[in-house]
Amino acid sequence: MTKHAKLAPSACGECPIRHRAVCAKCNADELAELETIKYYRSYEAGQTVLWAGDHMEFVGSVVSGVATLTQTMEDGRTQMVGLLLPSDFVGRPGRDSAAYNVVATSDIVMCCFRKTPFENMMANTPHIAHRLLQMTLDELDAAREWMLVLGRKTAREKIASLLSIIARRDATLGMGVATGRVVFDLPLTREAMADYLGLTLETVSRQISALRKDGVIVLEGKRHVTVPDMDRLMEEAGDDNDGGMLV
Amino acid sequence: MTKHAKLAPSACGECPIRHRAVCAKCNADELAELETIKYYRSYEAGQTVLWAGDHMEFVGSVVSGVATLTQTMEDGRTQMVGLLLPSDFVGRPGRDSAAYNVVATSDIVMCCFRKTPFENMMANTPHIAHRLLQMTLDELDAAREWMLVLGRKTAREKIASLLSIIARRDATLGMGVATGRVVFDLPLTREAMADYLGLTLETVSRQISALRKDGVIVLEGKRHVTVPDMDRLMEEAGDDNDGGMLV
DNA sequence: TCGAGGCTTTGACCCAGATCAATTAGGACG
DNA sequence: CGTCCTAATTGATCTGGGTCAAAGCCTCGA
Repeated sequence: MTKHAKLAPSACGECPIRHRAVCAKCNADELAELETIKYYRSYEAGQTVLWAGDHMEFVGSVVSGVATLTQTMEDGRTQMVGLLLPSDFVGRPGRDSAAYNVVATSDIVMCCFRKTPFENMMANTPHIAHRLLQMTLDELDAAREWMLVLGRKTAREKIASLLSIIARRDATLGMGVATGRVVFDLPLTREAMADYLGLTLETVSRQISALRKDGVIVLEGKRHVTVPDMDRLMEEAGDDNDGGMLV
Repeated sequence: MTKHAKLAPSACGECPIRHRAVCAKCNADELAELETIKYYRSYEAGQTVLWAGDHMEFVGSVVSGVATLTQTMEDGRTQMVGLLLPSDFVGRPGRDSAAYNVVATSDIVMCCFRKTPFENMMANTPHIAHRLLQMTLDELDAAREWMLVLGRKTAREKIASLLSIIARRDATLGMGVATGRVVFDLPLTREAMADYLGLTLETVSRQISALRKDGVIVLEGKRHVTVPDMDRLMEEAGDDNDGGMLV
């Protein structure tokens, strides 16, 4: 290990995802109870956090870094089915083996809760159950949005869609709305982008080059992206210009 | 209207989806409370139940028949993002406009709950919230399964996947496990199947013909399907032979 | 019995994206 | 400062599924 993973927050009070994760609605007492069943784990970029089928002894939240949820066929074809960003929840209460592979894409820190105590707590703590329902409904919406991308968009539109999703998310984190000029780093390799979009990595590369040539994006290095005009990007994504934001 | 929609059940006690819908875990008191805010509506095949963006004054369950959830781009490309079968839930508590089009594929009966009272009830009735969480998690799993189909499977595998999902569901309703010979009716037109699978209707038609020619399925008319060997079908779908069943 | 209109099937041809194959660009490390 | 190694780009070619077009098949209504 050449780099040190970011330090885990010492207590929930200082946690960067305090107000977005499963625990967002918990009061001080509930938080104190959560503290007794939680622990932090770090994974390096590239490490597999969970294999599909593995027994899970915890559920938890991504605190920092990026992880992916992927599904694989016997012949090796793989499809990403979720992109896990800080505050996203991993694991399904009530199920004891992982349904998908979870892989750290960057160095990540996870806040883990021992599974059984967490399940018990969920039964008695509506704040947790309710927040989890909200988050799951949001993920379901995201998954459905993604089904349109996978099923009906062209390669160029797919890339533009992915870029605009990442750009929008980054902007949301910074509490701004994504308009005009937006700058961000891609949290994924070309191959991971291909797995997300149901494309090959060559096609991803070609389409990114094409978008660059057409001035829709500006690249510095392979990961650092500038979007001069967010509206233009969304147009390329084939979304109506309200950004498809729900709620 | 030439056919009469199936009669709605008179009371929850006789409801065919009593033990599978959002209300599955409710006790007699809770059911009584639900009865005060519920009403039935029927729609004919082809009718649109909700337009994306419409204000929703209810949430509810499909009691009988089949409906679809679809998303459409400005140029008309459409992708189905959900197939609603009896006991499935429609609507998102906390959101007041529909995110997707809901269209009746056959004549359907819906059990509707007035939205605001239902939301209030959810806040006080863990049985409902918990069941809804379970159902949403199941739908999320189904959506992710579907992302693999859309992103990585060939046209032939897509058709086989859809057929095996329908066959499996039909078998589950009849409380059996889908093995060996299975017989069912397709609840979808070729076009709807295409929208589900991210294909054109011509490709759907061609692949169905091919599967028929190869003896994977037997057709009587356009809708009635016999699968002589379920394992063979699952092989064609590219699933490992455990059927990908989770939990 | 006949026709109209909606599905569905089938054929011919084409193209977006896959596949195969080099080549290049960046680090990390001796 | 070269040299490995991995990620990314780019080119050449192939093909699965789309597109366009024409029948075929049912059902319903007159």
